[in-house]
Amino acid sequence: MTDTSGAVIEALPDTGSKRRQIRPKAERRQQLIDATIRCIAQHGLSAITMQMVTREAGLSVGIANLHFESKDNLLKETLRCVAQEYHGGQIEIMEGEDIPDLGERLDALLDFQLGRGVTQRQKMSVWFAYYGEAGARPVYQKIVSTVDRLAAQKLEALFTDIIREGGYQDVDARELATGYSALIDGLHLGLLVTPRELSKRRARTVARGFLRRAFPRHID
Amino acid sequence: MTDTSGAVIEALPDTGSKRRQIRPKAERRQQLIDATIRCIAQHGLSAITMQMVTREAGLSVGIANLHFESKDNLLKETLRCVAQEYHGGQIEIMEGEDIPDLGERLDALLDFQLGRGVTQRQKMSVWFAYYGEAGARPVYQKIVSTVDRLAAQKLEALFTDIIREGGYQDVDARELATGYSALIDGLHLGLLVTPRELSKRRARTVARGFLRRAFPRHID
DNA sequence: ACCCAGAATGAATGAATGTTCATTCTTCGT
DNA sequence: ACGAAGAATGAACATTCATTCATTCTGGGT
Repeated sequence: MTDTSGAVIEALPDTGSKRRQIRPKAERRQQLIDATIRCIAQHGLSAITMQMVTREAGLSVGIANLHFESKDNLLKETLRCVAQEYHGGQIEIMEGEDIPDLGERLDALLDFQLGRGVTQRQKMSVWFAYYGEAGARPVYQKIVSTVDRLAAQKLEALFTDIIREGGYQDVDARELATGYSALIDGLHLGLLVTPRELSKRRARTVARGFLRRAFPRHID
Repeated sequence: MTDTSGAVIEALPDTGSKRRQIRPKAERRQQLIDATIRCIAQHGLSAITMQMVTREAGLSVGIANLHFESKDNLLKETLRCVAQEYHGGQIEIMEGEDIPDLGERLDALLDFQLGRGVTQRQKMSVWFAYYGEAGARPVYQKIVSTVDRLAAQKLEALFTDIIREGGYQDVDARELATGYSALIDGLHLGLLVTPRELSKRRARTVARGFLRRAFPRHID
């Protein structure tokens, strides 16, 4: 199902009343971050403005600087939030003992990485918008690489287990983990930039193909 | 942000003369595009300004709107230029009859994709800066996907030849081509965002690993 | 030698944006 | 019921930026 691009169908939380509402700090922060994500997805990181974000959130312009000290900081926190969600989800699956079969755990990981939640255009747009600026903004590099490193370690550990269990010869867990991560990133990019030529279904097939060639006895 | 010391660097690319020079249109255009690439790499797509670009080019502010009708257009043309360079180079190698051995041709392709010219931070920064905005700007999507499609076809054709020559079973050229392209994109991303954890050398090893598992009789 | 088409310049302009803060309003403890 | 703490507002401000265009300058053609 392709969710129609622009249409923000979101029913606003407040019941149409224009009355000013006072809410706890944490809630407002999340509300603003969510609005920021939607705005980046729709207008791009370079076109985003504070007025845009606060209007999308249904709040006044001043509030953004009240809860985040500046636009810069709001953008930073938004990246931290998205990165946390993505890598946190991966890590949870990878170290999850609730899926004892390693092959199935791989499948679950792939489902998460190329499934509904992550491949929504919104999230992918945000992800790559920041990647695009990372070359010029060390702050972004740092935020991403911090969570990235942990996820990479977990993936390598999972691959190591699979290699041991399957008795695979002449394969290096670290190399495979780097390759698989890069492959998933590249597929996300393809889904974002050339959705016409790369469907979600095909992206999953491609990723499974990679895993099948590496771990034939775990992936059929 | 306030460090804008107006000090004009004397070591400008032209021969130090402050005299106004009249040059053909095409040359000025390229000069401005080159300056744009350097500026995007250094400051990011969202921080770029016309003053920045024209100063980097050693020209006056008005000239950008003289040769490109607007900032938007300058950015568009810059993307077209970079995309052309990258995909054009790939295509040249892939259909190049000057390397008859298919395995060697694969190696040449990998050299190009992960070698000096392309993996310069400058070029990668530009590349992903635009990818980041592609979700919000259909124009960018179109520019990229146009050249992208041709390169994908050539790669699929090359893989088809290799599969036939090697007699590989149970592999699909199209799936492999998609996977390999995504892998290379992902590796570029890694080189840009987490250069500490992914060296060029390791990126090459990973990419070769992919090709080796797919075409063991062509890559050792 | 000289002239002029048009390339190049950069001060000026108007629009847009991030941030501030005096003011208004809501909530909660008493 | 009441008042204070502080959450929320949005008009105002200062800055920055893309674009314009009157003017200056250059080099090739005559």
